[in-house]
Amino acid sequence: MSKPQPELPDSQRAEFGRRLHEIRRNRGWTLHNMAEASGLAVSTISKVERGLMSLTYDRMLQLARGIGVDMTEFFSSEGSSFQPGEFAVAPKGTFERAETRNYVYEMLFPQIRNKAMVPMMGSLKAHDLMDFDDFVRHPGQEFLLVLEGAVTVFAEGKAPVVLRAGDSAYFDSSRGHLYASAGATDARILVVCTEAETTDPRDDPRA
Amino acid sequence: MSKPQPELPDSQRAEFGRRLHEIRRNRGWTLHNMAEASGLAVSTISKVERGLMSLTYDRMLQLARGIGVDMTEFFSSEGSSFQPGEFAVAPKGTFERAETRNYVYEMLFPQIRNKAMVPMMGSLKAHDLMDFDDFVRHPGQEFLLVLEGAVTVFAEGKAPVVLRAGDSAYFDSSRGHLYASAGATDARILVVCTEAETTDPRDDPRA
DNA sequence: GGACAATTTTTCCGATACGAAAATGAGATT
DNA sequence: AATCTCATTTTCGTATCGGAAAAATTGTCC
Repeated sequence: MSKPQPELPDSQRAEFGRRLHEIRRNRGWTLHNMAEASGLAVSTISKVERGLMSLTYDRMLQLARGIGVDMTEFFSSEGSSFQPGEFAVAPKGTFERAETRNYVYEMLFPQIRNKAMVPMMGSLKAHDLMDFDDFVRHPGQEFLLVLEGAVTVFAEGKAPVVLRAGDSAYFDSSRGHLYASAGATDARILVVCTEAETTDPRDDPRA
Repeated sequence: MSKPQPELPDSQRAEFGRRLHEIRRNRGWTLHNMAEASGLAVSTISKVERGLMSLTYDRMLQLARGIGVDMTEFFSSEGSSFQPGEFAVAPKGTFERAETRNYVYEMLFPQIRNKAMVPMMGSLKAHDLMDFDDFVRHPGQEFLLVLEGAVTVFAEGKAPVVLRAGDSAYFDSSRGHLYASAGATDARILVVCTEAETTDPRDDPRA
């Protein structure tokens, strides 16, 4: 509150206020109704709606809970390339190749930035030697489906587990993990990661 | 700032701080690094991490942008049953059956509540008549992979598209959509939805 | 141990958030 | 016209935010 907050364009704060005003208008509520529901002062809500004031986190939570709105609605991704109504199709073989030390994998839908999920496919060569010194970690959650062959899943602190076609795994991807073919033939996998950061989907979330 | 903010349990503010601290720790950053990246003062970040201070909306946006984190990461479902370090395996055939008007599908990992992703498999009977009066919609994003057979994907406002084994689609699931087998044989699909709300994973996200 | 650098926390102060109350504006009624 | 009600905005006092600098703590090296 000392350094002038116009460090940030007022357009952000004003946008927040517009959303709030829209929510209220859609409901046909008065400022008083909002105040009652949220426990915030009438004047506070008025000022926020007009972008004259910026709420603290505490008060934002209080407001969101009070009026029954999910907090994330106030922070919808800006600059996100995933568009409302987005619909994309990737025929088999449509991917962008990406390589890490351990894998070569096929990013699906690389043109869609900032997706909530990052799907990719990969082949695990039979007999490949994995670099076990270096478990892979990244924030978020990961779903693995074995499409073909057999895969050994190494998860830090866990005994290795072998999955075959149709088997799947779901885990916290910040836990060190590594995949390897477990059979005499190459294995084929699908991996879907939650995108923990607003990174370029072509960046390796699995380095 | 006049009415004491402890109107709201400090646990919320403290939780926000913990997440911020965790992000920093995972990166191996100092407070100074965070400060440089975000333009906030070192002391501010320290206080926020320890729950001693609550940021305003403006500053939260500034922080999130500066450190390259999507704001919604700070509001991920609380009371989530997905545990840090979680690791679960589902052998083929391990699922919970769920039925809607149009589909019978197999929820994977139903025991894990509040996952960021909801993976499920399904079979689409050949020659089944779909109820086209009623597109399916639910908030969030959806990834579809055709495992076997051919599938017609109907997306509201779009021409139907036929996908075959290995083809995939990624789209905004709030857009009306519907799947149907497109071949003489049954089709097999994998669908992964983002879980837009803290709902029971056994609840139908696709009714 | 001491010296030093790096990191974090504390202090202090100006600016802003926030609420209660007053003022204003608009519409309805007499 | 005046009066009343309701909704919104403005005012003003207090608490807290937020930053710069100082102090404290931690880590490393000799």
